[in-house]
Amino acid sequence: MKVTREQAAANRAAIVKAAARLFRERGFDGVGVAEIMKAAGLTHGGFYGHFASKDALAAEACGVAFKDTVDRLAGGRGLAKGDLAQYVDGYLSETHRDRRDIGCPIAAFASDIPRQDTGIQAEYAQGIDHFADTLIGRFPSLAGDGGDGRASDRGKALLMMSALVGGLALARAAAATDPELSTEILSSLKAELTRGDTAG
Amino acid sequence: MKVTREQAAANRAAIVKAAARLFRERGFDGVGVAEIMKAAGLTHGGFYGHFASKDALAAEACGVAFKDTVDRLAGGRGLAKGDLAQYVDGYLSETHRDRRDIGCPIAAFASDIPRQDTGIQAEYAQGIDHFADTLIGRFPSLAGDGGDGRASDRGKALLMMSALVGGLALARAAAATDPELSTEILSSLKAELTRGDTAG
DNA sequence: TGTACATCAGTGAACGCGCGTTCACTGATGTAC
DNA sequence: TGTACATCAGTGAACGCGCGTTCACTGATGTAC
Repeated sequence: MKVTREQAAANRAAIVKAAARLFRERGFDGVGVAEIMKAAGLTHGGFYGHFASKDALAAEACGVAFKDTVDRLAGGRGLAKGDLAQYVDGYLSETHRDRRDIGCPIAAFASDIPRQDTGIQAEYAQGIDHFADTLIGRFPSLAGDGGDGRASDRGKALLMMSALVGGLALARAAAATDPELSTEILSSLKAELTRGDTAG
Repeated sequence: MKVTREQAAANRAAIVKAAARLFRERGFDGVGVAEIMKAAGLTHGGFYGHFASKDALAAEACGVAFKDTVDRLAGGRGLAKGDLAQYVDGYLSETHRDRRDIGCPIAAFASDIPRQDTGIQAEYAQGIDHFADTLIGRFPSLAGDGGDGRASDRGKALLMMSALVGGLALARAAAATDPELSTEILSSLKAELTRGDTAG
């Protein structure tokens, strides 16, 4: 039964939001259209009035998940400007490990992406590019050691991103069957990555 | 039609081998039992004579993929002993990026693992633990800078593993839609990770 | 060594299920007058 | 402002498909004598 234009727009946004959460928690193939619609308070039949396909929604949900994550990083949620160590501690926290549904989409989807639709891949690639640039802008301590200039900043940011994403993914993978290994990964990486960066 | 005991054992091994390849290429949920059996030269009906379930095969295939990878690392396929830089170059090569089917299972499965059967998770956790130890044993340059002792070795190995796995996964994710970003990730990481380690 | 038969690895049809997607329908919205 | 009607967001049943798994059957293996 028809609904206000604003309500329809709100419903659409609710679908994307629910998808961004559920896909991160259970993967693109682990959640069905019907479940997403139910989580948004709707029935599955109306889905194709809003999206061309499940893949189209997935691409959009991926973009929204990236936006949330990058905004939080750029916005600085209580981080002292330039405090990279504090960001690393949060990224590699047990809370972030245990809450995939609201966590970083880079780690949530990493190994899935090559097997997904091109639209999703494009959204993801743009997301990691933007994430790296945001890291550079936010944390001056990622600047090159010597006078290498911008290129080195970018290299350090890509290394930091890879280590964070890889470490979180591994900690998550080990969490259920080897919790000690999982916490060891988080602790060791925090120690290694914040060495000498405590002061920003 | 019944078959020699040796032939049956060979068939079983062929199934696991095909699964180790196909699962790495397309993910656990991206390949069906029938396709694996076909790749092993059999029909799907005989599958449950060899394995209790698809998940049981997946766990075993995961173990085999790890064994191949760790053996190659430990065996040292032409690597000068202690030449970490050479190993990093190979791990972050475009060849490794483009051949998921015969590549490192850590990168191939990383973000899938938390959503898989416990048997698979256990195999994976054991695999990364073993991989880290093998890295330490193989590359003396991973030893702690100062006199931190073993704990620091392990921390450095875990950081190296996370950066390699994360970097490869990101390069793979970007490969199709942003090939320049993909090669940038590989190149930058190689430069950052081999800085000062060229001599082992 | 040779024969008779129980075993069992492999075959291919079939089952049940969940999924992405389609569609006829409903009834509130929002527009034309 | 009020009425009449076309629009269209949302509903729920249905479709087709592929999947993991089961099962009756086949015929070569391998054992008992």
